[in-house]
Amino acid sequence: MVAGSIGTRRLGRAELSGDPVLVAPRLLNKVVRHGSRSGRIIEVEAYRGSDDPASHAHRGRTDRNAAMFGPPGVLYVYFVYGMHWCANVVAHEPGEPGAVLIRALEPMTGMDEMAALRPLARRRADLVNGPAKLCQALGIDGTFDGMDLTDGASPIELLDDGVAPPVAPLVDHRVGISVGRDLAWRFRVR
DNA sequence: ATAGAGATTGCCT
DNA sequence: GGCAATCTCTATA
Repeated sequence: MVAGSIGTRRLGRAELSGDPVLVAPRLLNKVVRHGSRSGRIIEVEAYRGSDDPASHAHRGRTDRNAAMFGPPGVLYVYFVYGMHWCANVVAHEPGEPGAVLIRALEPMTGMDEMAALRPLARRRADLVNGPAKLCQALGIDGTFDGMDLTDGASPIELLDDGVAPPVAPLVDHRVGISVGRDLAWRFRVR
């Protein structure tokens, strides 16, 4: 919980356990915070396991995707295109891997620090309006892979500050993939 | 062993 | 709208 703010709490493991397609829309309007920098989640995508051809976990466990097979509520941070980090919240049912990719935030606090880490961003929204952009802005890299977001000692937090998820989020197909595009597993705040 | 694609971004025309 | 940057994994030999 953020010092001094009433009604703000970390999400618990139980509410992150379950089908990632169901957990994903519930993460909308939750808050990610690292140090003084924080933002509200406004776009996510669900990735499952053996039945999801676009998932990193589709062909089983590797060193890279191991976090997707671990307990719900930990971070799965992966390196992509040889340059960028992307962050997921691990969420799945017992026995099947899964995660929710955080695709975009709305900046809340620490914008000056974010801007320092993202010198190419021209507008405020550009700080955190992409999965690799928000990792850059929040300072999330491979050292965060496997961190437990439900543990009060971890430096990064996933918070409920009392703003409910949208009753009717925008739902459409996932982006940036070539297989599994028929699945409507992308969720956005309107 | 080697090649090709990938849950992206920013710069180029 | 096209394309390079360049790590990880998978498929093929």
